[in-house]
Amino acid sequence: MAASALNDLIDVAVPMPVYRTYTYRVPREFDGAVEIGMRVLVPFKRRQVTAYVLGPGVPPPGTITAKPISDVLDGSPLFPGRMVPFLRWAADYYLHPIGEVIQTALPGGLTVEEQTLYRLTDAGRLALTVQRLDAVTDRVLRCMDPSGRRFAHLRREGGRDFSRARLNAWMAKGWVTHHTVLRSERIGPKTQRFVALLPIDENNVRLSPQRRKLVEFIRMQGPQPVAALKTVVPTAAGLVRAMIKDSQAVYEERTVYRDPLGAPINPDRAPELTREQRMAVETMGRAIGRGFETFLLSGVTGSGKTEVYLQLAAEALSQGRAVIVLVPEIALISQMERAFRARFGERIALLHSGLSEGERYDQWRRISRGEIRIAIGARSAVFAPFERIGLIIVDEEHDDSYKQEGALRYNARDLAVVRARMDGAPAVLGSATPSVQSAYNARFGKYRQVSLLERVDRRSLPEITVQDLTRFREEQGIRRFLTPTLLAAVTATLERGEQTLLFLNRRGFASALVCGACGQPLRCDRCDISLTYHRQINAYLCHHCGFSKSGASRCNRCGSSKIKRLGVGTERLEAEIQKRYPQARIARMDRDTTRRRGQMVKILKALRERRIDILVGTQMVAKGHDYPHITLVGIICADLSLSMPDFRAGERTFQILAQVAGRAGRGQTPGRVILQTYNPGHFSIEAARHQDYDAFYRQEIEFRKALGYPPFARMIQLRISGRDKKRTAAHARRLGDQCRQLIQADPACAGLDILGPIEAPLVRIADQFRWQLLVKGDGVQQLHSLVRELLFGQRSPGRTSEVTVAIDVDPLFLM
DNA sequence: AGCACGCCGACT
DNA sequence: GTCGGCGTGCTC
Repeated sequence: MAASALNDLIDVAVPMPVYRTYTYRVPREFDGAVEIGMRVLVPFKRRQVTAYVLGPGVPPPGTITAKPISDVLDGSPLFPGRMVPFLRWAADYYLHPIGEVIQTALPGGLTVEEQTLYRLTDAGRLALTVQRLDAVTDRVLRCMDPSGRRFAHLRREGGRDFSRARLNAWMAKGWVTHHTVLRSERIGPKTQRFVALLPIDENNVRLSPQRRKLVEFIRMQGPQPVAALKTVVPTAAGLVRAMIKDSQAVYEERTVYRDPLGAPINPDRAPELTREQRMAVETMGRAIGRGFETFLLSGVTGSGKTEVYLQLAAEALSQGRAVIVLVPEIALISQMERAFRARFGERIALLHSGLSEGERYDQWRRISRGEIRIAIGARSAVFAPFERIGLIIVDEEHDDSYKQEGALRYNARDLAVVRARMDGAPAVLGSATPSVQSAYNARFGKYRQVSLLERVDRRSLPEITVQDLTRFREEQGIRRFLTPTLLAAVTATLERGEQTLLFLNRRGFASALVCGACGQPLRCDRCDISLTYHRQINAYLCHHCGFSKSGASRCNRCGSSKIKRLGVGTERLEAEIQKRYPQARIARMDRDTTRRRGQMVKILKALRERRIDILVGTQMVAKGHDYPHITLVGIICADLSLSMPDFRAGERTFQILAQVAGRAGRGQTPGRVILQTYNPGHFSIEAARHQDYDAFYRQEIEFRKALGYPPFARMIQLRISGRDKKRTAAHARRLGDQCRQLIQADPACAGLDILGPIEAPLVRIADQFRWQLLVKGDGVQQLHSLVRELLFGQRSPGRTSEVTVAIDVDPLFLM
């Protein structure tokens, strides 16, 4: 029996919108088989569902008796018991059901659930052909599949007029039957057939030279998959079959790990550090193994942060502890992965959404079984199931993509700090342009600041020229954005055989679409925002809900087919630049050109190999990639993110401009940046122009203080959305009233500020009307009290079928 | 979520 | 009178 096995009563969480945990009994037959971190199958309100074991249970109160679990779904824990407090903390902090937090943390596809499936009977099929049925009945019956359909699926098909009662009526008539199935997990360990040898009596059997070669190879290396044998003897497949027939070999099923790592990388050794790097490694390295501390590592682009990470990781590993490295996005993960593999070999797990479900499961398993001690990944890697963490690194900590915007809205950077605290390990947050929040924490001693001010190769930062776009307002079309200064610089760069990066934070061809006859802008049918014309697919697209209509569409109001396509996106910029420089090799990097797996890496590779002269791209190009040969960066319009109705617009603008400007001149030649803007005097743009983080921070922090925004206040946003305009508004107002009453009545909520409810800046997205309510306060305690009371209190407005309320703790986007 | 219970309006 | 709409409550 395993030492940590649980018997008798256990405490479990179910992946459902329930906020508490439940107690179950482990029957005799499972004695010794249940441990914390495993999944079990349990009866839960007359269904069988997956549950996660969190620890020993206590007898339920009153007359309730603990039900026995039905099955144990894992042979070893998916996460260590030491992680349970962390998972509970995340659930409490983000006001999210604990079971769903765990489901979000685990690799997908592991949920076993019993479900009821409905399918058509012969009588139903007959009714469908001979009877005249109403539209809803007809539609829903027709969508039923012989294998069965879930109720939710039928509802989606039937719309609002469909109901469970109607389904019951059909079942009474004998048109539809139902059956329950246990839908099992989609993924699990992968097995592969290995060829193993049987004892061969060498005296009696003469092996052919080819067979002998295989036998010797397997004797040396152990059992092998057929594919591996083919590298020794090309005809191995046939030989193996014959050897099996002759009882010389057998197949063996073995569990193997799917390998997301590509070809091996040449190992490197730690290089000589600069004085600054050495000091940084010493300061932070000393903290490893000595308890929790958070460091803000602010280092300009090219200052060698990655090397610092590598040496800190080596220190943690040498103490027998694990390392988590968070990186904001997949293309950057592969850069980080290369650096880590060159230093530490294959002892690395990768966790990100680019992996297949099976690969993710295997990576996860290698960590949970203690076979690996380094994990590199996107935000979900903060949940990597390590037992003893020695160091957590968050690279590009300012990046918004650490914020997950799904059902569970968590910030991986913030969770990384919490997890480090719980494991008594240091957290290192790295960035060239730290978030205002982190910089504030560093200034007030909550984080320790470590700076890298010099570039590794001592080159100076690029020279930045500002172009005032207001002077070109009268120009026609694209000439308003391609100023003579910029064009001259592009020409000169091309002539020198160097590379140019043109940054425009807007994809598509034309972003302002207006009817030439009546002046009506072209808007999405389902959202309240304007469409963008995409020339490549000749369609108008909505960037918020994915709605599209043909490029031949007419004006919604007057029916005219004369739609004027104004405004510039990256697609048009690319076309215009190509027109002007027909010889130049131009590529574009935005969501449209990198949607397919591997496309982005392909572009980056072509750039590195100098097969591209000019790269046009959205903010994607600003994110920390190495561009060794780019000497000119053109920022087409610096103001796009400035006009957002959001308190972080200035911060985001500064970050993206400073980051993209930092892309210039990383190689041997110094860089030049041309920054075009309608607001040359705006402090975010001024600060970015001088690459002066402190100047930016000083102004921004004053603004935050004056308006009471973070880091001077904590916020929780409630997002209210629904299909019905009036009901959504009414529900939002009711919530607002409720909040105000609570603040008056409940001392636990005193001192909070309620903003709104107001209509969201994007009033309607995908046919959902959107409202928002912002709760502000000094401490997170009162905020939590208020929202808990709102959710669980007896005066709560409760749930309605029409309107949904999403909770966003520490919102980053107020749109 | 998903399912049962229970309470009001419009139909045989 | 009841059928069936939906708000409400609960899941060890």
